Amino acid sequence: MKNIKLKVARVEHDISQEELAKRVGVTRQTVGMIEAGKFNPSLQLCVAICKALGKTLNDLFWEENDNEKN
Amino acid sequence: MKNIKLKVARVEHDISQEELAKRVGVTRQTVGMIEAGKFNPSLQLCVAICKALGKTLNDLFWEENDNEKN
DNA sequence: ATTAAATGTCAAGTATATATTACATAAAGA
DNA sequence: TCTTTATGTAATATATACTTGACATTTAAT
Repeated sequence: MKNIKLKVARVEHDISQEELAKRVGVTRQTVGMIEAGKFNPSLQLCVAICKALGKTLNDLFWEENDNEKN
Repeated sequence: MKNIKLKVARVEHDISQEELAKRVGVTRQTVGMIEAGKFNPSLQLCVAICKALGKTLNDLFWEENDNEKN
């Protein structure tokens, strides 16, 4: 499932996937895949992304309604 | 870094590491290592643990670690 | 004192997150 | 047009999360 909240937070900061990737120490492909919902990042990476974007885990990675299927 | 909040939440539910592990679909070793802070779980596993314990990601896995003065 | 449940840990294996490299497309600007 | 920037995707490689199985120690109850 795509992570729209992450993409919105990144666009609010007006940075590219590549720039975010550099700031958190991964490749742009990794950031792209996370936004695309194509895999399951580690907690540390989620936390690094949150801090880079001034958000919390709940802001970007917590789904109140859990009907997750993929 | 040990995850005390996770351990406390589990103990509040009065379940063992093994029981929590069973409920979230991993082994007790994995739960033990996460509580001991010896590795970096996946987001999906963190979410599963939170739901099993009635907590959120911020409750169990977010550190408000900006050094605050008072 | 003895038993059983809970936990710590270790070695070796498997699954998968993430890297690397590369190619492709679309949008924006000059 | 031509160039640059941003993004999607794929194949292969590597690092590490997680499993399996075992053994030891602690903790709680009898």
